[in-house]
Amino acid sequence: MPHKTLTADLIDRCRATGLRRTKALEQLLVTLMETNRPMTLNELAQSPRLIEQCDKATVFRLLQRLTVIGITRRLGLHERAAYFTLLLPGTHQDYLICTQCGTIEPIKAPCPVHQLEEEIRVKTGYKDLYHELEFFGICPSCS
Amino acid sequence: MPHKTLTADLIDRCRATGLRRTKALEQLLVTLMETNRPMTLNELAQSPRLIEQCDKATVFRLLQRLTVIGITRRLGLHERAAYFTLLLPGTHQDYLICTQCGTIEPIKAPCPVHQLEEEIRVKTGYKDLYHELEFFGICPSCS
DNA sequence: GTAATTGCAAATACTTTGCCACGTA
DNA sequence: TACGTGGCAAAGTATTTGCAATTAC
Repeated sequence: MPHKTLTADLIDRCRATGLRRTKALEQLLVTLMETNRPMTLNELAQSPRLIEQCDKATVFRLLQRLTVIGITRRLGLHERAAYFTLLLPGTHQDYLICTQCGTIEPIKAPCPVHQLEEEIRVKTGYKDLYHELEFFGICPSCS
Repeated sequence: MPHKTLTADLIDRCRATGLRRTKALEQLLVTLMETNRPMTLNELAQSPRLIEQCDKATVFRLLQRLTVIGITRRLGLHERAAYFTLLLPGTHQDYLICTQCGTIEPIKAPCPVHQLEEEIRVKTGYKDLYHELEFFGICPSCS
């Protein structure tokens, strides 16, 4: 799906849950989509599209709302700061993270965890199950 | 391995890297071993064996040292606070976490990720590779 | 017009450090 | 004795909230 259509679609989904179409919301969604990797609140608030647009507290509250309605997801990724990423339907992403320089790269290989997830769903009765898988190590340039 | 032997072994490993055998170190290791799940700095500092024993800053610095020498590992697990867990040789643990009440339970099934980890090691040249796999969902009592 | 959204500043939560006293080897 | 370790208090970093002003619908 082209970016423009995707943005419109995301905004529609937001509107459908009662969110208002504000400049800050639009720019936040576009930024997340363009960047295409997990970003911290700070990174987002400092990014070109948002730094002049709105306060960090606004970005925080938007991410909070977007996460509640399932448009974004909050990830741990080991840093002190939380990371946020767009949650596009039908996609799933695992990450490889350098413990020295903090670089985060998406893993291309298919995720081998879905079957186990299904087993856990059945055996434990947990609802709304999802998983996070991250690999940590020292990247070639750091070692 | 029985707890007592294991403790002695852990302390030996600490001593071998230059750490001194202090009451706080012993109690911290025993607490981590007894509890057998990831714990936050706060939980540890408030726990029976440590609350009268030493300051939170001490627990923090011990965990820091233990993590550097590979006796413990720092996990993200999505909370604002970091979690620490003992890193026992030859073991690996994945977790199932309730997004409502925060309960953390170890997963019994074998981890299906080791082969992918090997592929990543070979393809990317990352060193000291390890992974974290967590499942999140709403536990039966919360739903 | 009404309710959601925002900015700013202040409050919280958790972590991290400085400094000097203390304990282990 | 020497150097790692400990307590206490202060600083640092990231998050979260209160409230009045503003904006979307």
